[in-house]
Amino acid sequence: MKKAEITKSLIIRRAAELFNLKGYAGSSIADIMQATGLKKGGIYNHFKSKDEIALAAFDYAVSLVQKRAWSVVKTKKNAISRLQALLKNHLDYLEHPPLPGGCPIMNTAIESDDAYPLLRDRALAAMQSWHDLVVRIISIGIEKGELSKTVDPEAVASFLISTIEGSIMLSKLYQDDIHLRRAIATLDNYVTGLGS
Amino acid sequence: MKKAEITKSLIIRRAAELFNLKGYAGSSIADIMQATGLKKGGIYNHFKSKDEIALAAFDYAVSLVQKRAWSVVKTKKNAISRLQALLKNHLDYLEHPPLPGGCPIMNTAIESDDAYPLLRDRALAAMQSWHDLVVRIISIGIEKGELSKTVDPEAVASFLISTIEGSIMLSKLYQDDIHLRRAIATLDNYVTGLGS
DNA sequence: TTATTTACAGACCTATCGGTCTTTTATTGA
DNA sequence: TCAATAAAAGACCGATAGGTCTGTAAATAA
Repeated sequence: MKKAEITKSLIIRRAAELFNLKGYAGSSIADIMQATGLKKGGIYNHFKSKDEIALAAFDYAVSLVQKRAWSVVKTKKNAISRLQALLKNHLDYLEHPPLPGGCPIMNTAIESDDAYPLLRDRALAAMQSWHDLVVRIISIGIEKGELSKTVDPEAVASFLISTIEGSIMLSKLYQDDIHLRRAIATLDNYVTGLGS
Repeated sequence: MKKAEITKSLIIRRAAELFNLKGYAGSSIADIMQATGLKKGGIYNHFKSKDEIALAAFDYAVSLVQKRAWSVVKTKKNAISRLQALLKNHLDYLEHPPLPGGCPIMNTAIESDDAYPLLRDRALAAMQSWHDLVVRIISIGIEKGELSKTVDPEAVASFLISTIEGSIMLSKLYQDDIHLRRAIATLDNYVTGLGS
């Protein structure tokens, strides 16, 4: 690995953390300089603008989240346990968060939706990819007869994601895991009910 | 109403809209000047700092939301229809939003939780007040025998709010009401089930 | 080991940031 | 109607924003 790649990767990782904690508008180049130990020249040698850093950092943050979701799903063989594995994964986040500051997709969605179109598009794509994963799991489950035919994959995916994201927001605000734990418990029960 | 009150109220209303769309860090005094038609002196005649405007604007935004929640709940007499009225209220938001940019409590919670302690405290208090309302409705419902004794008021409130907020976020990101509509439909059905 | 390329430091730029202060204009109570 | 008072304008402030550029030091390929 060349020096350039190492440094660029450092900037991306530190910026991702910073942006996830303080937002894009709330983080300055000076903040990134401090977090990386680099000076302005060192940063702008790798990126053309703050926007470019933001996009790279978001893509990196999403990759962290997606990698773990994928790795957790593929260890299970039927729809219900796959969905439950996804739920449990969010409980694991409490002790080993992919990056501090909560879900980067939600954080970016909230900040960007009325103000930063480029970031919004990225957040939308990331959310869609998560949504698709859940829809696929459910659809395959229905085909295999593991889930009831009356289940609407799109609706269930939308419902699961809404509840998870909302409860992450609550737990962060209250600084209390209980909201996420309760949501996951309720959803786990709900998912079990999709079988009959 | 004196001139001062009129102007101060204008600043608060415009700032609330601005902050809800672009965030606190993303909105400048210059933005507020443009939105109100006032110059710097006219704004700082009523507020000591941008922070003070932010707090006043947030309190105003919350008051809009709370007023409607209250007015909707008090028209109903039993727990289930009160909860359903709260759910339906969020569908009405689609056509008549209290202010543009989605739920101000969630938006502020996401932006402030790791960065602006004063705002975070306000967001937490507002969320708690919403949570309390739901808990109270459920507790009274249980006492009156309208809801099953096995219902955990705290858990249900947390679950309802999580799903609503999460689905608002999704609908804003996708620019598609369907996520909120589905969430409300699912929750409406869920609430009905609390009776038995 | 050396020549060349590349990464980084750091001075510098303009625009904008939040905020202050004095002056002018408008409102208000007598 | 006219003083007294309060509201708003707008020039001004230092600090910081994002971004550029040149000189220097370090990494790299020969």
